[in-house]
Amino acid sequence: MSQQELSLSEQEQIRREKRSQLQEMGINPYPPQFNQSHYSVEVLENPDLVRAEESDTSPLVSIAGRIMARRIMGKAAFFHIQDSKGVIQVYIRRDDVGVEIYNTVFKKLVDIGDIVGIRGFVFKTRTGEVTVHAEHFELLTKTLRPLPTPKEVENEQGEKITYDAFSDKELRYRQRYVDLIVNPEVKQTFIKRTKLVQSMRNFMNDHGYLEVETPILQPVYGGASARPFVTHHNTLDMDLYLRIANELYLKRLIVGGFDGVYEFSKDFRNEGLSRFHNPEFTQVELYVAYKDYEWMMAFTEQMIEKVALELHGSTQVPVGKHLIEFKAPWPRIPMFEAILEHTGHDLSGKNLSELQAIAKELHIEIDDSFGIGKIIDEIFGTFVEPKLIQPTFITDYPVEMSPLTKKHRSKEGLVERFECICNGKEIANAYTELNDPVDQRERLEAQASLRAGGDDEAMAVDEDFLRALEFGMPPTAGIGIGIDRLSMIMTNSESIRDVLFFPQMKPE
RNA sequence: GAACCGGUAGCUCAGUCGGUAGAGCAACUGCCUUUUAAGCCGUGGGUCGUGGGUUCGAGUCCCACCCGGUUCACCA
Repeated sequence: MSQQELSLSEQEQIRREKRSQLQEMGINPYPPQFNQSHYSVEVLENPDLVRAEESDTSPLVSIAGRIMARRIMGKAAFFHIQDSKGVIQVYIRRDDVGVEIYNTVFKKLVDIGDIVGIRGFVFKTRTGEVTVHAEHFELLTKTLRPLPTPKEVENEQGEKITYDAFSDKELRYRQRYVDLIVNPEVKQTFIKRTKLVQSMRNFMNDHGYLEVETPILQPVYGGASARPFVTHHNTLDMDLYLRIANELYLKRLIVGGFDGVYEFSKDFRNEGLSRFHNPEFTQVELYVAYKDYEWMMAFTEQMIEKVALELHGSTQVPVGKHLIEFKAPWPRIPMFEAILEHTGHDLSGKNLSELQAIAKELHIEIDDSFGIGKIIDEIFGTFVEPKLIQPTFITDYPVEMSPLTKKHRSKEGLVERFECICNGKEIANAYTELNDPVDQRERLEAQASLRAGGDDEAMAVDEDFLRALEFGMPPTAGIGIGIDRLSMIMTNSESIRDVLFFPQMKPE
């Protein structure tokens, strides 16, 4: 016996024996294919298929799916099978399918969780449930592990009550395949996520922007403040970084003459995990030539309004205790005004020591390494961000926080940047892009000296990126939108793990 | 990294004051030809997260560790 067989549960051993018995009977427990004529919902929604009397002639239907529940009553039985679209009941009788198929195969050797194919006619039971009366029954896949078996029932108020739900979050994340089988709302969440991406892609394509792909393995990482993952290329014998952002490559493409480019990209940041953070996450970055951040705000609110409409049929989306209204336009509030409103302190024009004093007064913990930008960010993150539930553009950030952003056209010390805050969290970050190569070099070199001073999240100097800017990048607006976080909002999910099929877990 | 909560049968969970390990569903036997958390009779199934300690005796008390969840810190 192998190690695995020794550790099998009783139920797993029994299922393996059933598999062998089927093979001994000459029945392949894993046949190669089955011809479906209908999905479950197509049968349920088509009254023309239903036979009022058995003598009627309506077309036979062939359906396939996984057995989710079974009620055997001697020589006849009901069971439910679940396919990719839903669940439907099947009625099977010994006298219709034969003694061997019914008594031996169906009753003894088939279990809940097995995948089967059915052919039969459609009728309504006494209680009115549309059901397929099987004339042919075929095992399509023998299952070797017992499926968790939640039961759902409607009470007198029509509310659904679930018994024995598969609810262990760790198991649900680790065995997402099981979660998807037994918790139907999980599938809906991921379908919504895909629709969200499709909706954004269509919106950008309709504007004529080009979807592109740029390197994930990068010799110099940049475009964000974050610690990277490091890997190694053997033949070149060089370390490479998994990208933390794709900004610098997309801007090279604007230099190259594309007017609008976007990429849905997995980015990787070697930082902590939380219900808002996974080491790999998805954002879409978009860069559009000859536009500025004002234009990008209008574009963003229109795009996300459309996403909400396509996902919910409404611009209003329920999230937790709130109803979030995505109808454009959204409020635009300069960062210092927002801080003034929520703390009573006007930070504009304040120097480092004045900011340290205000931080102390507000009980914000800071240390000597914090620069002007970081202190302001802390105050904003503590007192303003959590209060912004409805989508809001916060504009005009301090230059210290934004090494890739063009200086504000009229406000000293600020840059033309906005973040979109929704449900108390940043979901997008955008700039009028810095395209002055001299200014850009100075700012990256300032970052590099922070880095030399021990700030391992500060950016490196990317000489090739600077060379590209020296060839001239037109005025450009750019944005990054967090797909996972937007998905959380649009699916009313509390954790990023609920919108990732396979969230990062510790090893089993 | 810290705090709190949790880990008992395949699933969901009980387990009192420390005294032979429990239920429902699932599985197995049998009955049952329109059931629907189907029903009825019976049966099997446990490294009580892991390791140590206290005790005549530990699922229960103590210590350490592992795993998870939540909150906090860092971050998007």
